[in-house]
Amino acid sequence: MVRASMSEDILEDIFAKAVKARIFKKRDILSPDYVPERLPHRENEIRKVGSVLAQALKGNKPNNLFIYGLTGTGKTAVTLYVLRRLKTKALELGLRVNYVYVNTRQRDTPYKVLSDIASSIGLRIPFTGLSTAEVYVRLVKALSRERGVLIVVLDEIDWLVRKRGDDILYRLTRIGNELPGDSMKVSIIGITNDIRFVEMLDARVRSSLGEEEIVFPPYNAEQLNDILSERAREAFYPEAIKRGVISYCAALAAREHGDARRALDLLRVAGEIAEREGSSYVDVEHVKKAWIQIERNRAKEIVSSLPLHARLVLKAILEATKDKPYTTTGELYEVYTNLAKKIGIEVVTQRRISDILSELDMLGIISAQIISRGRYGKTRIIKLSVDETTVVSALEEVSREKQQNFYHPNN
DNA sequence: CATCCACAGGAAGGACGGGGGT
DNA sequence: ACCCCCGTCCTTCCTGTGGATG
Repeated sequence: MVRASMSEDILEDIFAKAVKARIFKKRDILSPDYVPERLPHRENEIRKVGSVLAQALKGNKPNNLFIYGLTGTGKTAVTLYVLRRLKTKALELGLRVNYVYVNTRQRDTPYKVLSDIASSIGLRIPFTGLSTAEVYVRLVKALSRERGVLIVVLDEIDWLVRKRGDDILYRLTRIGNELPGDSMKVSIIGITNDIRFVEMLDARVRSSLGEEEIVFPPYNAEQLNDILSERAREAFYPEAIKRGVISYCAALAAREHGDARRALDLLRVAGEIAEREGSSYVDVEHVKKAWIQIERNRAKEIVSSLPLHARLVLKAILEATKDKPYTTTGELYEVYTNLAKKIGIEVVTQRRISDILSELDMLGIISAQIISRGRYGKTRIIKLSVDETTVVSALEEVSREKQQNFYHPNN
């Protein structure tokens, strides 16, 4: 009896809050993959991308295009926006212009990239089992049967190259040479936020991919403000946003090198938190909570994707930096070894730890800067780049889920 | 100014699990 | 049923290197 009425009360409460909450008018507007109708402060970039791709409307192969810019500077949004418009226009003119978007951070092997391209022209590739060469052959065959223009967007292309080299880029940029003249033409758009990325490329790939180059500058706080205001107007009810919330989000994101994606996430999550709390508006406190929650989620996601020893290394870093600002590779390896021994896990080699450290660095959860201490050798300066408690709770949570309870070996 | 430390990171390969084509 | 391929995690062996120190 008592229990039943309690749970009714709990639900009653949740329902009441949900009904009362009048925060989001259209939450999707703030979702990370939403491409808005207008992209403030990116007019120049739209113009540039547009003028490169417009060639497709004459049935020509547009030049390959290379886009640089830090995260959240609108590279992906602008590219997709232009491509969408281009496709519509082509349709009006009765031309075949298609595009594929591949995020090579998620689709991080040549095989997956090729299979994504293939599926965009209706060629199904099994998700494993074939050799990459075989997939390539099938793709070429399929392309030679098609007409028109295909634009391949490779987002975060630096990840692919770092992990797998530039071989498929070489192949993709030359794919036209293997096709008969009247078949589908393939253009590549490479997007990266790593300026040094070009150095990793073979000279031939570099010149071919960089036929056109566009650099996206970061947004400043004022521009972020405009972007957020515009989206907020569509996403929220008019009274739902307290004064100062938008500019606070903009300021936080501007501090993180003008990352508009971060700013939009912040606003969306703040709204969600406010809604959950049954508040009828979003205020700065919600934004602060949102910031913490986003950090937590990000850390949790990263940590749970990590192999066992990488998590151990993270734990070891936590331990090794307890009483000092940073640790070094050799020192860390010792801490790690002790930790592993205590739990009864075989250690991996220092070579492997070296790779794990690079991975953790790339994921942004630690910073591992290589320095030389002269006579005392070269090493990495290793420190956490996320809040310590965030990492601790992520590790605890994940080790509970995976039932590998190395975090508290004593219980 | 050469030396030499303490590593970085490339190359090749292997074990293993998940999946092909024929 | 057979043999093949791929990605992941790891090993072994190796060459390369920035700069304080002798």
